[in-house]
Amino acid sequence: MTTSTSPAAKPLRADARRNRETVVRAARELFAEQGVDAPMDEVARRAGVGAGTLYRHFPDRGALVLAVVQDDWQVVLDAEVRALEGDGDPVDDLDRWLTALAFHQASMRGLVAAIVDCATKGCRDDPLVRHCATTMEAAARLLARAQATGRLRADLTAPEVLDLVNGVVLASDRHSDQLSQVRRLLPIVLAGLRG
Amino acid sequence: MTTSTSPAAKPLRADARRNRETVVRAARELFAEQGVDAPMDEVARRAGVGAGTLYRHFPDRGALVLAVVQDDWQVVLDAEVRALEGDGDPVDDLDRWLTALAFHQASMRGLVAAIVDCATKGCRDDPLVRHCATTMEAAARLLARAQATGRLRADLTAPEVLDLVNGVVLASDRHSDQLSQVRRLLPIVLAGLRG
DNA sequence: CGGGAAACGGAAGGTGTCTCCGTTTTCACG
DNA sequence: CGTGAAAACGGAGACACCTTCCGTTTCCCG
Repeated sequence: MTTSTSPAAKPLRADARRNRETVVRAARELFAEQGVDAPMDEVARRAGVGAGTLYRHFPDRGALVLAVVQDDWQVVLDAEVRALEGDGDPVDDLDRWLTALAFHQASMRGLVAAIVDCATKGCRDDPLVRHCATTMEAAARLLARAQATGRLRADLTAPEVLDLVNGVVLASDRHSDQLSQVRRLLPIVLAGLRG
Repeated sequence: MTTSTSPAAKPLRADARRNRETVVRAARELFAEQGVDAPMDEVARRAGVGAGTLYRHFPDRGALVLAVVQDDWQVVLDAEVRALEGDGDPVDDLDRWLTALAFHQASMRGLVAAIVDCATKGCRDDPLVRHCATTMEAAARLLARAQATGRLRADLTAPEVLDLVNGVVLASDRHSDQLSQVRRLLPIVLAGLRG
């Protein structure tokens, strides 16, 4: 369904489930307004729960951020599968997918930064780190397919390409309209990938 | 109002000048070790002064960061003048200068991020903001000169180009070896500038 | 129901930023 | 030399945010 983090999802008590959802809703709202750096206390306050409750459900900011963006992120990941199955031009597919990823990452101020620094701290079994790994694998597949056409630099690696996309989003983060800045900068980087 | 860049720098008292220098030295050392996000208190402690003294000399982290990197930054700015006066290939000159700028920005972890967010908050007469403006003008001149050759996308603006460079450095910031990551990613972006 | 487990909330402890103000140091001038 | 006003000092403390801990409340199964 919506949020199935682990294969064996233990059944939460009714009040717990309700609170969890309330918190995610409040966080989504607040993050959209103020960016994902908004105070955790404020999330709790807005959700009408105590700080303890917040932290029991989401041990750190990364976990909360993931819960908030997971569904949208998954949509991007699914798009990769469709691209692989389709018969579109591999280079165009890569461009389109990276663009979709960048737009997703630019949907909330501070999102990429939060993801990156949670990913650098987090251990390998952290859900967010796993999502990053999955994204990396998707990128690697699309990249390999695009490189096979010979129209892309052959020496590029998936981490490099994703770093470049991250960079564009990071650099756009402070602009009042992140999205249009990404729309402007990303094509330049994508052109660079062709060497 | 004590800025080394102001035209009429009023003479500091002997102890004040001594402390200021001690603080900058301590900050340079600490920032090199831990990145520019190192606690201000720790800078003060290491310099052997009170927090009050630190903040009197440098009202915010941005001011301190500027004091620490100013000289190196100036070297980059001076390089632009030499490039303009020389008869090198304009596109190569631009590449080289942007590379020098990026390397400078990657010299300390967190430097670009600190500069960017101080620049977004700071008022127009903030010394750091002025340095950014000067850098922008330098970039604009080199860019215009390079565009005149017709070998660069004609629609690029200086803010966009600098944002792209910033992005590369930002994306490299978390890597253990920022410099080699910049060395790897930047040429890709520079290639993109030629469209 | 009733009791044990699950979940709750908010107070308290930790860290970092920045300010305020009583005290100390400098230095220009008599 | 003094000496006193202005400049500079330092560190305590107010504030903001993060996170943990634990006494209390709520759920739900038998």
